Amino acid sequence: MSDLLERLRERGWRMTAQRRVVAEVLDGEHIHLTADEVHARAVDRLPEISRATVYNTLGEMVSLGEVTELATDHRAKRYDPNAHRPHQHLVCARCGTIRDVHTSGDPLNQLPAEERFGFTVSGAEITYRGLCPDCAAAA
Amino acid sequence: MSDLLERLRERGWRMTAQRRVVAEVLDGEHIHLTADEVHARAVDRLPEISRATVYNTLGEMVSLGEVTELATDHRAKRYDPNAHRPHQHLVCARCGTIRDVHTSGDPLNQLPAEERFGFTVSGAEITYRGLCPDCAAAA
DNA sequence: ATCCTACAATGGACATTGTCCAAGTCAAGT
DNA sequence: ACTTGACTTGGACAATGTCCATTGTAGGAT
Repeated sequence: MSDLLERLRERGWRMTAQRRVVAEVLDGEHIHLTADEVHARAVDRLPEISRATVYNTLGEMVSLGEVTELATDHRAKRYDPNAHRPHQHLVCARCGTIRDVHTSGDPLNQLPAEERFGFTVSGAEITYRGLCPDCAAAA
Repeated sequence: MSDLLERLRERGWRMTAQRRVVAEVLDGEHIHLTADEVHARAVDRLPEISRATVYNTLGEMVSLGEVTELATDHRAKRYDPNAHRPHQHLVCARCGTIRDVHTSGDPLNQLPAEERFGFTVSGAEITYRGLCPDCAAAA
């Protein structure tokens, strides 16, 4: 079953067919879909689901901290359901494939106090860029 | 004068009034404007400059490696003229202010070989998030 | 089991950001 | 000063995202 769905239900989220489908589409590892990709897959299971509902639902999941929004170079934001475990992203500059990766230390430690400009720093996102094996071979 | 403009001229870039204005608008430290903000400021100096030209010009500067595109959470891409010196970004989650910051080590070293999935990794961008002093005081 | 009601879904208009193209203009070399 | 290829223009179009009035429904109350 869906871990994501389970967590949402436990928070007292009102469950609807639409929300269930969105959660199911998102569930898994190395999932980084755009909102319209989520919508396309949701329509396969529930043809009458609207785009607005998908956008709303994704936004709520983000607010609840169950899904992370990520902005790579590409136009549309992508949604990552793997929010419960901290991780970073590795993006192929050519084909756009994204992998979840784990760094060996906490990136926050790399930012010295004198570089913080008085900010209260609470998090760091790293996007590693390179070529995936297939694209490196093709180049 | 403009360092950016100087570097572009040295590369044999054909100089026009429009390109000069765009380069001047972008020049400086901690500059992270969206394309439309660049356009608005450019119009102040050269009223007939078109949006298409600003977009084209920014795109060319990015291709030449003189300007970096950056995608925070906000909708529009921002343009950073400080491409000659490697740096990361610190963003206020509340007001959106962006500061250039420098990390104490190379982020690439934090990504172990077994987390690279066979990719040829060539770069890393870090976005630190937190609250700027003003917003922290207001909260 | 049925009813209520607050919350959710719908769909279509609208907003923002970015791209494309055909026609006109101009920088820079001859 | 000419010429030419590169640059600029403005407007249409595309992609992504937001808003809102209306309709539908999940889940508790009866």
